[in-house]
Amino acid sequence: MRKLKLTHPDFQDLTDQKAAKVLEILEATQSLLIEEGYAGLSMRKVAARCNMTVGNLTYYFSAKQDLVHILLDVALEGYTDDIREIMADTRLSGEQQLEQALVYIMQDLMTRETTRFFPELWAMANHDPVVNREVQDLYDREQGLIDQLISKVRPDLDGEDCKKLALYISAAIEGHTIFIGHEKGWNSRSAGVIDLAVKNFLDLVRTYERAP
Amino acid sequence: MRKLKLTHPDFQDLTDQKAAKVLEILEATQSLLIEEGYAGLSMRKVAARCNMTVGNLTYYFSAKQDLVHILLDVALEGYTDDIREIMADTRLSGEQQLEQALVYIMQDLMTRETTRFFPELWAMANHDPVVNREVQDLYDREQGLIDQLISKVRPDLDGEDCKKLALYISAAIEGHTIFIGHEKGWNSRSAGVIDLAVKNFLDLVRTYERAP
Amino acid sequence: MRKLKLTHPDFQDLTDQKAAKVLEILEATQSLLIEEGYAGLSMRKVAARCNMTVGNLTYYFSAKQDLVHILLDVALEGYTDDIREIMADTRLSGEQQLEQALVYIMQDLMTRETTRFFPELWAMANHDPVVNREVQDLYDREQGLIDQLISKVRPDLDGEDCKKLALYISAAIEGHTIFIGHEKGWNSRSAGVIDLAVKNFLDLVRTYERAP
Amino acid sequence: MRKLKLTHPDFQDLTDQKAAKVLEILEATQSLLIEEGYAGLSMRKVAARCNMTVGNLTYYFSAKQDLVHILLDVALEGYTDDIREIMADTRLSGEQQLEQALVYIMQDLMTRETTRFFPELWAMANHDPVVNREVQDLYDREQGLIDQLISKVRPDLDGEDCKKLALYISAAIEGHTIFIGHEKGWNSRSAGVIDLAVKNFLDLVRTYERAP
DNA sequence: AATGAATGAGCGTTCATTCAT
DNA sequence: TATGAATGAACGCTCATTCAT
Repeated sequence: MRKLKLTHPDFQDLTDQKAAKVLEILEATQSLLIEEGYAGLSMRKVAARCNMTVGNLTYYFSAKQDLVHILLDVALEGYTDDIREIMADTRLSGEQQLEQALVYIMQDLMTRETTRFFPELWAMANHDPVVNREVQDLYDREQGLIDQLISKVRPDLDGEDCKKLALYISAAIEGHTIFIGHEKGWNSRSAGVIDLAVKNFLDLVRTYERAP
Repeated sequence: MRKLKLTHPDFQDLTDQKAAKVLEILEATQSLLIEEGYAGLSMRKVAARCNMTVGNLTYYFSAKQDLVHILLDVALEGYTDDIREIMADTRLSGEQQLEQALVYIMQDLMTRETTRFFPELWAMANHDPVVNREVQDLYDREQGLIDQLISKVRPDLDGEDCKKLALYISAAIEGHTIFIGHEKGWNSRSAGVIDLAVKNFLDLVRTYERAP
Repeated sequence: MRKLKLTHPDFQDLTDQKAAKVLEILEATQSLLIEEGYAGLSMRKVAARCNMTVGNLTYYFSAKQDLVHILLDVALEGYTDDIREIMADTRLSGEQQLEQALVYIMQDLMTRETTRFFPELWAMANHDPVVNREVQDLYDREQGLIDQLISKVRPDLDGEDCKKLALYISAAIEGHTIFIGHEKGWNSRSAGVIDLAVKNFLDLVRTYERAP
Repeated sequence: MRKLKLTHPDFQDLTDQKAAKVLEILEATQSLLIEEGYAGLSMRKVAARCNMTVGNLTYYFSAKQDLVHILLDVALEGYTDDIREIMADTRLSGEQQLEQALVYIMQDLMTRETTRFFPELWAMANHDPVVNREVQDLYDREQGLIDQLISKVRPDLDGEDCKKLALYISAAIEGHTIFIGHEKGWNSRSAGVIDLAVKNFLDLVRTYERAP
């Protein structure tokens, strides 16, 4: 997972000092979410972790929901930037770009933060429409990029096929979070599975027969 | 998802009346978990949904954790039974069994209950070792069955390869929960993705080249 | 402390079986009182310790207060019997009887049971008139016996003086519970203090000058 | 018993308003402890007695145990100050100081607060190590002072003998709490007993023969 | 910006007691 | 005698939120 950054326009007018505070709060929130889950997250704990009073925390984020929603905004915002960088690397062929992007995503999901943060989001998305929107947006972006890469590799495929492939690949990757993620107990086989998965995705893209 | 059944030996000595009550409580717990998530689950809400007092609920389940753990025990217990039935159907070839099993799992994950229940479990597993154990056990069983089916289709592969394939396929399937699951917004493409996925899995199993 | 015995007339009509149950319950109650204090005593814990259901416990003792009051009745009933035995020993002089009685009481108060049980009673006596009555009765009996022994040693003293001496000696002894009692940390000096105290009591009785 | 005072350094930084609130809470706690015993003490009752909500009470004392421990801290802190004052009175001889100190302690124990508060502490000390520590500390201080006074009267005695005498006297005094304390029913004889006791203590100190 | 104080609801849990069977 | 089931109150505690300063 990337470190949090306040690149969103909403935060541009903030003084540096305030921005730093906001960032500290969001980071505390995220780590609490990772460590204790949404059920264990509270304004008090966030405040304590920032050496603030609860009263002051509500000055920055007037409600718990705001805090969570804005955290997701910020955390998921730049999430696809690394993939974009790979796609911008002109030294790589389309296929190489696709491969590197897939490997990148799979490896990221093995970090402790991602392994624990994302399942939390998936669960929250089921009970909070705003979270659901944020998460769907993220995956829309991710699949959009994979879609582009597939188009590059297989210019003969139509849009719908590319989207379907991108969705499948994206889903298949994310599913590994709960199996080969950090401290998930399947670790010994993890490396082999990543190879297997990526190879399978590339084969699939290469050999996919478009509907006649 | 299957309906809850008290087949576990722990519950065999219960009178019918008590078993019915226990089942009612577990069902209420599960639906609350599905509707409001773990953070929104409370003994009081469970009791209310069962038209009980809180005091009486604790007579049946003395602690919230017990209630949750036993629910998972019961809910996940018979979860692979349907796959076993498919595997026991001698009219089907190994490949047909594998195909039907994979289709079955993918279709189950599109039901509202599964779509919402499992991400909740994944999140809980990150913060509760007992839940983690239960979830891992479930997937161990599922992958064990897929492993067996792969072995039937590809008797030439060694155990490690089969396990790796089973893990990949299982992960790839589960990942779809958050994309093509109930009310996930990707529904129009869902049917096509299931076809794509299952076809890909079967191709992969058929063509997988064992390490030389 | 003596073991509990159901010598009280109230319990004479009980069948042996019932008497045994009652005794078991009272013993469980006493040990819980000793281990956890009145605040930690509950019908449930008593029942659990007797492998009974709560319902059945209330068949024997319909209310918690009854249980406690009857326990005290039984526990304190025979409490002065050992002193009576010393007083009945005709081989001993009056002074020897007094000395042995005092030593006996002081040593008893160093047992774990007494050290913990009696302060609990003193506290309860402050909030429960029935307990207060029982405790006062016990000490009336104890002081009555000490009174008698003093009279034997000092037949020249009048009743009021003997009572006063008995009260002082009884109080002085009991006070040691919280200092030289079991696990009280003053243990190294305890033996010496008992000697000092008993010697002081005997001197006091011997040399006490009656009011002119 | 002395009135509660927040002389402890922990409370020096409090605003007057907050200190008053804290004091009010501690006083309510103490009187509840005196009236209803530890088993009858609850955060709710304390809050009610202070016209506060429970939530606000926990703002001042985050846990019941804290409340109780701090109460003891505060209540027992200045407990030996009056004895120190007597000891500082240079117009009195050592023997007079000793006598006045002993009389002071015995008379204090006849006040309602002391009669009821201390047995409660003795009982609590048996089930709570922190309370045990606080109570032992108090008596260590008390006995230390008596020890000093005895040394003054009997400079020929060695330290161990003085300590033993102090322990005996302290224990003998405290024991009277449950007999001549407030509303204890032995009241008619109480005055006489105090005289008897104090006279006995002084005689004992004067005539104690040091080990040869 | 920040604190301190307060509210009121809700939580999981324990409990004495009751009562039909 | 004994069990199992239920009630309703109370408990210690945590919390999101509010607001005057």
